[in-house]
Amino acid sequence: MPDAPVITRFAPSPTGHLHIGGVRTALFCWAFARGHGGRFVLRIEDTDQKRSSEDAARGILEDLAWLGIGWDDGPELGGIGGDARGIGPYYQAQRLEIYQRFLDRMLETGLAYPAFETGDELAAMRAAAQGRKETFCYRRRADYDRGAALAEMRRREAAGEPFVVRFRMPGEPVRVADTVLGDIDFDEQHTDDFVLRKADGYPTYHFAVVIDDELMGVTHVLRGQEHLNNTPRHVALQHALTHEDGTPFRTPVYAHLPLIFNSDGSKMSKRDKDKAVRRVALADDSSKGVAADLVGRGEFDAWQADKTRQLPPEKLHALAVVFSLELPEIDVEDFRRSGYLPPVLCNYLALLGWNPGMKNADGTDLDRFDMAFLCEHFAIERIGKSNSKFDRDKLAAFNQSAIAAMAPGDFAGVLRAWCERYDAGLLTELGDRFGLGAAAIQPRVKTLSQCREPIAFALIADEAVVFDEQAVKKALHKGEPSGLAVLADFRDTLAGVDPFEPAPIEEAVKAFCEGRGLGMGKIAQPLRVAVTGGTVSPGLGDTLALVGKSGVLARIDRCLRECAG
RNA sequence: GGCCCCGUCGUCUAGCCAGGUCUAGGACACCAGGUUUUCAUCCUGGUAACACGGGUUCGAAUCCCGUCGGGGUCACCA
Repeated sequence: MPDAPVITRFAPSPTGHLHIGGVRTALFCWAFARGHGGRFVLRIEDTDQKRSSEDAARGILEDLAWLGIGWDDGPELGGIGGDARGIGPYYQAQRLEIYQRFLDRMLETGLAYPAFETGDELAAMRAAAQGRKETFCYRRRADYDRGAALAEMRRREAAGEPFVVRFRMPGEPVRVADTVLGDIDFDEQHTDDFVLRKADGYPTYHFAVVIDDELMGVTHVLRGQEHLNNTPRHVALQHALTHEDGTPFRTPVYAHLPLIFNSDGSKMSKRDKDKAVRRVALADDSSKGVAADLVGRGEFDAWQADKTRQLPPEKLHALAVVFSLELPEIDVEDFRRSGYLPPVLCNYLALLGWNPGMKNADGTDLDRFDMAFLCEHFAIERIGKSNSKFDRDKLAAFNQSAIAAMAPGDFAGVLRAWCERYDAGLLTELGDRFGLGAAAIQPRVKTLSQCREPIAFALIADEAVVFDEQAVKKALHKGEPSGLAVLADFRDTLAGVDPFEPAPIEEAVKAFCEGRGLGMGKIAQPLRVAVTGGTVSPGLGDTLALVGKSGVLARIDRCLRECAG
C-alpha cells in the first residue's frame, strides 16, 4: 500500500494551555501529512470530566492556528478544520455512544467484563503487591463468574451504582513495531486488564484513542515517548477489535518521539512558572507579605503549603512584574508573549529530535528553514532516539536573525500586532513615531518583548534624561576640543536640519565632521550623551529623529547647562 | 523496585543502519581579534565530545556483550 493516503492526528487533552512539547508533536504530525498529500486530524481528548475545559480546548486551537499548524479535520476555527470526511465529532465527550457500541459487543463476546472494586480496594491491592515487592497488575480472578458479573452490572446500571468495564488482556506477548525505536517486545505479564470505561461512563484514554484512530483512518501515530509503554495496550486492543461487519482494526505505524527537557534536565512542566515565582516570593517575610496581598490571603496560604498547587496565569504574571522576574516560557502563549515568531519557534522545535541532514552551499549544516521546507523534507526515518534539552539561547539567536532578516515594513507590522496584544501603551507613547521606533528596534532585539529597551530614551520626558556620570566624563569632558565644546558648536547646525529625519541628520553630522576635520566619534558620542544620557543608542539619525528636533535641542541645551564644568 | 527507551563538544546535532575518506563536521553559547559614530550586526580565528570496559576485525564513533549513567512508565490522567 505505497500510495495509501497518510492520515495523522494530534490529540491533546484540554486541561491547560498547549505545551511546547505538544507543539513539536503537532508540528511533526502536520508536516508529515502535508508532505505526503495526506490529512491532519485534530481531536480533543476531553474524557477527563474533572480536568477538561472548553476554554482550554479553544486556547489550544488558537495556539495551533497562530503557529501556522492548520488541521484538515477537526473543530472549526476561523475557516480551519471542519468535518469534510464526516468522521466527527472531534470532541471525545461527544462520541460516547460510539464507544458504548463497541463496548457492548466486547461485553457480549467476553472481550470485556465489568469489575466492581472500589478505589480503596484497588489501593489496598496495590499496597499488598508492593509489600511482596511485586508490581501490581490487575487480573481477572480464575474463579470469575461471568454470568454473575454481568447480572451485577445490570443491577448496578438500573440502580445507578458505579462500576467499571475492563479489557480482558489476551495472555500473549505484544510486539510493537516502532519506526523510530525499532521492534520492542512486551511481556504479557506486565500488561493488566486495564479499564475501558470509567465509572462515570466515559471511556479511558486507551479505549477512546484506539476506537477514534481507527474510525478516523489514522495511518501514522507520532507521539511522545511517554506513551511507549501504553502502546502494547493499544495494539492488543487493535488485535481484539473488529468493526460491526467483522473487518478487523488495523495497527497504525507508530513513531515515538524523544522527550524535551529543561536545560537543567528537569522535565518541562507547567509548574515551572510557579516554581520560579516561589523562589523569590517565599524568600523572606517581606516578599511573602507582598505576594499574599497580591494573590489574596487564602489562596496564597494554600499555594505556599502545597508545592503542586498552581496560581492562575494572570496572578503569576502580576507577581513576576512585582518581583521583576522573568517567567520561564512553557506554553505557546508564553512564547507568544515573549515575542518569538511562529515560524522560528517551529523551526527550532523541529530541530529537537529531528534534522534535515542537508548542507548549505558553504558546507555548513542546513538548520534554518521555513514551514514549506519542513513539510517537504520531514521524514520519520530521521527522527532521533535520545531526549533533548530546550536551549532558550539558541531559540533566541534564531529569532534574532529572523527578525533582522525581515523587510522593515513586515517587521513593523509584526511588532504592531504584538504591541496591540501585549503592550498597547507603547503604541500610544510612540504615536506617529512608530515606524522610526521599529526601525531602531529591529536590529537590536532577540524577542519582541525587548522592544522598549533600545528606544527607552525616546519614551521619557526631556527633563527625565539622566546624564550618566561616567559617560559625561568620557564623552563630554575629555579630549581637545572637549565633547561639550563640539556639542555647543554643532547645536545650531542641527537646529537648521529640515526635515528632521534620519538621513538628513546623518548628512548634517557627516558634513560637520568633514568641515571641522573631526572623526565621527567626536560628535556622535557627545550627542548621544546629551540626548539619551548614555553612550549607547541606535544609529545617530534614528536616535535623534526619534526624540524629535525640539526634544533634541532641549536635551542638548540642558546638557550644556548641567554638565559644564 | 519491575518493565521499557536512550547515551558524539556545555547544549542541539551530522556521521552509525551498508566499519577505513573522522587528525569526528555544523549550529547555539563561550573566548580572542577585526569592521562600524556607540550598541546591535557582520567577518576571522579559538576552546570543546565518540560514557566506561571487554570482544569481533587488518581496521570500530560506527557491529556484539557487559558496566555505569540518564530518562520514561507502572491510575477509573491523558
